Amino acid sequence: MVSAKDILSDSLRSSVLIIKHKDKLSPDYVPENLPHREEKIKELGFVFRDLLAGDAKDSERVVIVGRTGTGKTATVRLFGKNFEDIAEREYGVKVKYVHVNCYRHRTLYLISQEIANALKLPIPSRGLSAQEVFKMIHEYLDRRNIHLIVALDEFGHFLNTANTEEIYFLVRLYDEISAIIKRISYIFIVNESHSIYKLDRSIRDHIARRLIEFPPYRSMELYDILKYRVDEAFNDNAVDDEVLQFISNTYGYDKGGNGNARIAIETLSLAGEIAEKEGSPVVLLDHAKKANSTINPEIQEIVDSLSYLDLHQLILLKALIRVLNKSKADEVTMGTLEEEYISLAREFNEEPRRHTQVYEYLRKLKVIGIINTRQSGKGMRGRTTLVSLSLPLDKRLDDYIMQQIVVRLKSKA
DNA sequence: TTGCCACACGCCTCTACGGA
DNA sequence: TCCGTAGAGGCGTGTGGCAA
Repeated sequence: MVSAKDILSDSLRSSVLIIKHKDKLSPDYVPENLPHREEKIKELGFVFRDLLAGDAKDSERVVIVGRTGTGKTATVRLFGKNFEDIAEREYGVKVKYVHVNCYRHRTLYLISQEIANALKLPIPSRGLSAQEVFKMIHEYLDRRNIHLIVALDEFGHFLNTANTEEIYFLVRLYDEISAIIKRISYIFIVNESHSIYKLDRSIRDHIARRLIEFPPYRSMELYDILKYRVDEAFNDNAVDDEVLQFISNTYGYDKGGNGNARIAIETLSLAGEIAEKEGSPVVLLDHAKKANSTINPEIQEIVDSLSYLDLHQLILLKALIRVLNKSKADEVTMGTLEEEYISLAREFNEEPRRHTQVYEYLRKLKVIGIINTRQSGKGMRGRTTLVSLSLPLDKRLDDYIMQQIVVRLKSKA
């Protein structure tokens, strides 16, 4: 009888590796070149060119608008890195670029801390207000004659959670801080321009002076992006051209897709993994089709956002799925969900959060788009909130939430 | 009148640092 | 070593809206 160890050993020995740099297919990877976003990088350079003059006294602001997967983050990161480098090397001007994700740092205080951390500026994590931290950052930049470009990614999340005073302070910093040289410039990254235009006019006019739109990718553009990533990440001739045609036609905006490059790259990566698992030296059309049927873009977006949730938000979401499954209904009342959440939290040996906090979690999950809520009306005693999932429940989504809960519990332990 | 819950508000605890 | 500081997060409670 063949042992399990022998089976594993054989499979490792016979396995074919066609992806040589898996990290280059990761959503966080920023390549040296971004096909079809060269013009956007030029536009950004045009906005910030005055900083290179050396005696620049004004700060700049620009809004980047585009759907998920249109290359906003990668483009801005690449621009920031190159701009820093060119400013120092070719113009002798010190420019520092800092990227802040407002999904993770959604308060003015956390944003100020993140900028200070990126500058390696020692700031006590407690005891100072965000406004004081910003003043310290400015003094630090003044002392070292540095211009700072802050990219505020997922800026819509900050706008949704911060109060008007905080937004006003961040955006109109130089109304609050007196400075001869305005050293802090902003790149605001949002998914839709609506989040900017619904703001108070005094804030909106200050932000939206310049706007750069990132349209969804067309099929031909996705093809070039995939081709570039194949050259970087795969062995030579390891991906059939039909695969690139198929994926780019599936997701290309002009072919009825969502124009999302991130999901196109993920499909390519998964197709590569399937080919490796099947022992094929080349990624074929059949592998791409299998990968495509596994990846549902809507669920993928939700899965991306799950990684930002904290443990109790995940438990609450799991409780919602469980109670929806039990009741076979489309929505549940706040009270029923809260009971299920308390019971599930205790199963995980976690002290359940109280009502106010649970209500706050629901509000956040709704903002993210994972759940829907509506007020009960006639036909129901009292007033309550009815909660439902914003997507049809998928087994993989349920499994993924469970995985995330286990990871958080392990990291706590 | 009662049951149910949203929401506001104030208080408490935690945290990490600086200073005595 | 202890205490003060101040923001963030969590919690309890009171009030009020709504429907049965």
